[in-house]
Amino acid sequence: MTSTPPLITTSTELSKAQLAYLWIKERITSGEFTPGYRLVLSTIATNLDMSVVPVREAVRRLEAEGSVNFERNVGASVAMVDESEYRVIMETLGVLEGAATALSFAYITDRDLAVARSIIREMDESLANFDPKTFTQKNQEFHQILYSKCPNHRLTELADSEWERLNNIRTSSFSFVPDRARESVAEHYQLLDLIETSSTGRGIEEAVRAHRTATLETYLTNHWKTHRTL
Amino acid sequence: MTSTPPLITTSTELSKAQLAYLWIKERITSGEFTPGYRLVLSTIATNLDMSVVPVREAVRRLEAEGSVNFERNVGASVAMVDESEYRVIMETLGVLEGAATALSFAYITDRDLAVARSIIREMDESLANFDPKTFTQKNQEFHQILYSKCPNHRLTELADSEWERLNNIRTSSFSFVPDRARESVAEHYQLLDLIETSSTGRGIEEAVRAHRTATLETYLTNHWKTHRTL
DNA sequence: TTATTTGAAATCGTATATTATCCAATCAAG
DNA sequence: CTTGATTGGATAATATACGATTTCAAATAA
Repeated sequence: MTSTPPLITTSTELSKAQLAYLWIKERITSGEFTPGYRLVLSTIATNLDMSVVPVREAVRRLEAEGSVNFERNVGASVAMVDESEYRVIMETLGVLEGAATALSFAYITDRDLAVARSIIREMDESLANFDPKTFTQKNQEFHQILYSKCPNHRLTELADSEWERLNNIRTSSFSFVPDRARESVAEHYQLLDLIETSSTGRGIEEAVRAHRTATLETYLTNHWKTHRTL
Repeated sequence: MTSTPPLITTSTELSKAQLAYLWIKERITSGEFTPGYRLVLSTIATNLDMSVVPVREAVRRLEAEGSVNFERNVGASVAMVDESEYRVIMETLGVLEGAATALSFAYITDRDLAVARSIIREMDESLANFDPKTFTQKNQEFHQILYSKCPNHRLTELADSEWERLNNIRTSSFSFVPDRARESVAEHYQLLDLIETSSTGRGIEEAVRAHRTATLETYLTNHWKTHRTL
């Protein structure tokens, strides 16, 4: 009588290619597949109990996103990310995020700001507990909320993808700097104040970019001259 | 004896997947495959005298770039681009191009500037001959030269990809506005002067972005209020 | 030491089978 | 007679297995 829902459990809901994509991606971000790791299609296919074609497609997709390098007739390997890449990503993120946040400005509601404030508080907590993982997570959430209302969807997409690249690096070679973290929280408060009080978006773009540049500078000084606190 | 060079002309130098990629892409940009056109894998495979697997890979790559949409178990179709997309792309391009050009500033040589000037002259010519096609081409070249020296390769990659998106739209629904073209050439000269005289990159970013915003504005006014010359 | 050869391993491409989606014709109900 | 649901067939994407081609490295010989 009632329209039969597919009781035969039509199956996976996810194509094998998507499955392989997620499987590989998870292993890259978790650090199990370190940069330079050779992704052999047949091996992965065997592990996932499928043929190589879906795996191949997954790998090509990851290549398009930049997480793996691919060489013709040779194969794929997890992309190398040295610290010069960190610089590149942070700089790019500053540009995109700054523009997106400024454009988002006109559409940000009081509710958004309230959420942002609660996130800062969570960051403060995780800082007190010395929990870099959630601190970093919340940091990303904070910024994404501020630019999420940007009417230019392309800008937000690009900013999101830069955040993702950043996450891939972080797991392997990110050193947490408590002093900078405290400073960062303070800048977040300032940024919210700026958004609440200002009438034009121009200053916001600069503030966001400066915020990003500052953490980049801290990272660089801490890596070249070992442990020189700002 | 001598190591046999592949006289049998081992083949294409290009993989079939790459071939299919270029083949489809060319047809999209040339306008033969209009937005919404259904890309049937088997048909394309037959036309190119190959199996569907390479075609599939090509289509997925085009999907990653945004020129085609893909629906699970249904197929691919050329991406729709309305004029709101034009706005999005131009705005994004302004942001990326502005930042990249400003960062490029310190590395631009006299030779680069000379080339840029010669390109402007070519634009002037094509404008006199009313040749919108080469005018647009040269315009792209001009801007790409100015930001090509940017040390942040990610920014230049993103800017390039936005230019490509723009080209996909142009062929289908771009109206050439001579008045704006003349103005654009003038702004190019001003931009070169700015680069030659200024010592910091800050003003350059704004100038490039303003230049892009101006052409966007012209387009919008010409499309909403039909034919109101600025 | 250097150049050539040989073989294993992995990708690239084809042919074929399976599965999902779409569309139109048929049938039942109002 | 019209409208809505159902079913069957056609079309196209998804996946598998197998053969062809390329690459890289180790072993051999000059």
